[in-house]
Amino acid sequence: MVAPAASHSRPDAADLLVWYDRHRRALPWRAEAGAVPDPYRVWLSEIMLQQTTVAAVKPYFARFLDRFPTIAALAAAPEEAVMSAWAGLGYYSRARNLHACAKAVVAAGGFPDTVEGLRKLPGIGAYTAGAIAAIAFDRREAAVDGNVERVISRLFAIETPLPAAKPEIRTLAESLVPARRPGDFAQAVMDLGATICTPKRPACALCPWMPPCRARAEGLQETFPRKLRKEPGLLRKGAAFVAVRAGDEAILLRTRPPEGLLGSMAEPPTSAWTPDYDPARGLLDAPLDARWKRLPGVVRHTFTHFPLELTVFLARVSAATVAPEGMRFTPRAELDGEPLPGAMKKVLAHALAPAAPVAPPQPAPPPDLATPPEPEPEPRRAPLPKVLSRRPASAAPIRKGGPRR
DNA sequence: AATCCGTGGCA
DNA sequence: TTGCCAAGGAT
Repeated sequence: MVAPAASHSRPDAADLLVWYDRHRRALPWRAEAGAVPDPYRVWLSEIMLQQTTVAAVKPYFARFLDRFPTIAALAAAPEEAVMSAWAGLGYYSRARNLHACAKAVVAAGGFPDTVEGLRKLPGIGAYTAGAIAAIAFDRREAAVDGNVERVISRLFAIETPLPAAKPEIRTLAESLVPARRPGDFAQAVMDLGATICTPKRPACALCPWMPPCRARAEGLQETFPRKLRKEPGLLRKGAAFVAVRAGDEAILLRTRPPEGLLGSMAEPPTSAWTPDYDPARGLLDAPLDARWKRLPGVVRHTFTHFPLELTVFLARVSAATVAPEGMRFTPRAELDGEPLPGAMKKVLAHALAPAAPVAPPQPAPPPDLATPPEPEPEPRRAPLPKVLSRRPASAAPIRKGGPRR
């Protein structure tokens, strides 16, 4: 239900655009005020920004434009080059879809300029189609992302928790899009959500939409949007095998299947990852016969839906060793060219670290293969019960689903 | 409809 | 340390 607030005027797009003209962020993919946007840049940035922060995207965006100056260049590039350029950004299906999309757009002679056309392209869903249509082609379309959901849910004090509230939010969002400057409006709502209407401690005093905001009127702005928290996954365990070849110091790697977790990304061979994996059986899963040494400690990594612990085994093999079927030896100097996800960089850093220093602990740098972090021992903790997040203290808890198997 | 997909930053 | 979150999409 909606708060029976006093006389709230309807949010006016014009008020937001006035604010935007004064406070818009300068971003590498954003055209100058009044300039014609480049669909390639708009599209590339929108894909990268899916579930990813602006700060994380900036260096990748610059690198992509450098390596793939045009969509034609991107379409013509080998998939491996695209995956490598994407390595570290996460959600790797985005990179595969990006490449496929580039080929489709080039084959078609350019981007479609409608939501319906854009929506058919790989990697482009409802949000991205709306964003590109509005920003690049000035169509009167709404781009409903997490920012917009937060802004709208506060403006109208929507009590329905996400994701159930999505249709309601979209309808309201669409009703606010102005006939003129829909692209600026889409970016304005995102800027508002990113700088003013933030998840925590929103700066309501600076908000152009404070007067019509129902949540603010009740002082409950921080409690919206209502949301169900996802249950964390079970801890999975496994073993990773780092084979170093004498002579060129090459590392044994393989490429994961194109679908699923870390699809098309590179990794040292690993066992299956299961909750009951016993590292003591490690050698049974080794990719080749060698004098494997189990390294102390484990490598921990938390994916979106489960935490992972990998026990690392290391072996030096002779210069004559041939890579097993489906695998390859990559020289250490060429590791940067491999599409290694963060978890696997941690494994290599763990394996290639110099022997632990006798006395002083050293600071933990990011997983940089040149200056690898210390191994950390200790087992891991188990998941917690599901709960509703960000409810007002007075509200009754909401449960979702049943007990875990 | 609910799950599955990464990663880094930040209280 | 832990949980939360950031311009979602595909199945």
